[in-house]
Amino acid sequence: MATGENASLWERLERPAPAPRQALSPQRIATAAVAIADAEGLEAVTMRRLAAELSVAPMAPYRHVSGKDDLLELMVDHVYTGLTLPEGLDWRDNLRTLAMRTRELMLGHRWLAQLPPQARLSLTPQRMAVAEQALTALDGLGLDADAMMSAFRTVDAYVHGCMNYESAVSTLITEQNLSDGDELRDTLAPVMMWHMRTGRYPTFQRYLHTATRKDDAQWQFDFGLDCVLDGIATRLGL
Amino acid sequence: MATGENASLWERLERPAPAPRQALSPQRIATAAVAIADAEGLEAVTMRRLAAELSVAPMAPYRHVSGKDDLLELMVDHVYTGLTLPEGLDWRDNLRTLAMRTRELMLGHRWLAQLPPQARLSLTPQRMAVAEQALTALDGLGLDADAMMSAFRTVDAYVHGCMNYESAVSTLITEQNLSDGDELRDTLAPVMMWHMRTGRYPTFQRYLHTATRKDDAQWQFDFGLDCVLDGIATRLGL
DNA sequence: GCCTCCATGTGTACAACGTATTAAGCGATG
DNA sequence: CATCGCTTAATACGTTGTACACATGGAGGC
Repeated sequence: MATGENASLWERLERPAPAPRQALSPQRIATAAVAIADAEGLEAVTMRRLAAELSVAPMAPYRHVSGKDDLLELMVDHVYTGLTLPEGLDWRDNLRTLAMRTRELMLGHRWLAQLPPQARLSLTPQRMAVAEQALTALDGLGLDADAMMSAFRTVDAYVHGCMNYESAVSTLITEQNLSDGDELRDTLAPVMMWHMRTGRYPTFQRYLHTATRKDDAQWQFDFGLDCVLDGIATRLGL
Repeated sequence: MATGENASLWERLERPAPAPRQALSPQRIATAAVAIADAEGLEAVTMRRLAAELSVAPMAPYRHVSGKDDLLELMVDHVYTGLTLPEGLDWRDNLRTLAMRTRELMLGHRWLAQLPPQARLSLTPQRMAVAEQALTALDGLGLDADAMMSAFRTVDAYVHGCMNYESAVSTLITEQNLSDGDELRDTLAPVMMWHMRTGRYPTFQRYLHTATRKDDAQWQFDFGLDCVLDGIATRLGL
């Protein structure tokens, strides 16, 4: 196959650009698509809409991107650039800041936590780089390869699960033209009230009345993250 | 509004069925939709396809379900029925079995871990029941409401994150007509090889060569779950 | 027993989606 | 200056969610 035509997206992108004359480029496409998704959500990212945003015919982007799946991968890689770790931290602070920066990334791009299966698994260079950094942070502590990867994947799973929820909340808020979490609560109140009136969820009802940090997503994230890190330290004897 | 028309989906469903003559019912709709999603994935669940499966006109289900969002909620509630906890376990075994049964549920219905935002947040009766059970398991240990909910949400986030990944793998396998994880690895090998050949990910490469449990999803899930539970125990002084 | 009404299912229709296909434009090469 | 090949444009098809108007047939009042 040599440098053939069946190369992966990333392989193709790294080859020198065949000509600097083009108006369209993967970079421009990614930037535009990300802008749409950030402003109006993933479902607003349409091949036609994207083309319109780039002032170009609907089919034009297909020269650079083989389809919508490719586009999503490009978007993911695009926003993951710049997710790096500071030097000189121990493994725990490394995983911790990685998790927190991932959260910030996903708060800025809530569609990141709502990707379809193929994009969730996409092996983009920047995502590989993140995994590499995490593994490096866990290297040299006497752990075997499986333990290192498991620790990383545990943190990653927690962050994804948390942010999937958080981003769903945020999506719902903007989709229903609400201003904040309080208004969302008001919107959901009737259903919730009805559930409570069935009397089937007494403990939950007590929670609703006595809890004080129901809306503090940051606090909940930090709490869970500390739990995960504590557990990893215990399990791996760190 | 009395027993008015603006009632929520669940409120409407709990009112006595107005007539036993109908061919269509929320139950039948949910069962059919779940069957389609289980067999061919969420994207195969189409209002038209659903109607065809029920031998009914395309618009018929809309009498019982206000749209696709409602349909998804119905599906979620349908598969969550029967997710209950055994009696007489301590908090840790309770959360543990809850997590493991949720995993089994999501392995049987992989679309559950790929729901769009609205469905992810849907307050269905069965999901409320699960939350109620989890909170009950944490009740009476001297924890305040926020701590109880945080513990539950931490486990829930981990399970969702993990299963989101696992279900994406499984979806990819069936979508590409592969037989198992090994074939998926073969399919992904070229891209992975290319990434490795860039030499940018030395630690990751070492992992690829020395790890022995790369494909043992069950082991990875259990490991992470134990970490989470350990951490919760430590943090909450249990 | 008959008529009426309303919940239920049918049929048709539309805008928007992803993308296959085919034609047109333009830069660099000979 | 003619030609070739990569890039963009135009058109078109099948599928999606769902709005809307209509048909129908069993339950309740007379």
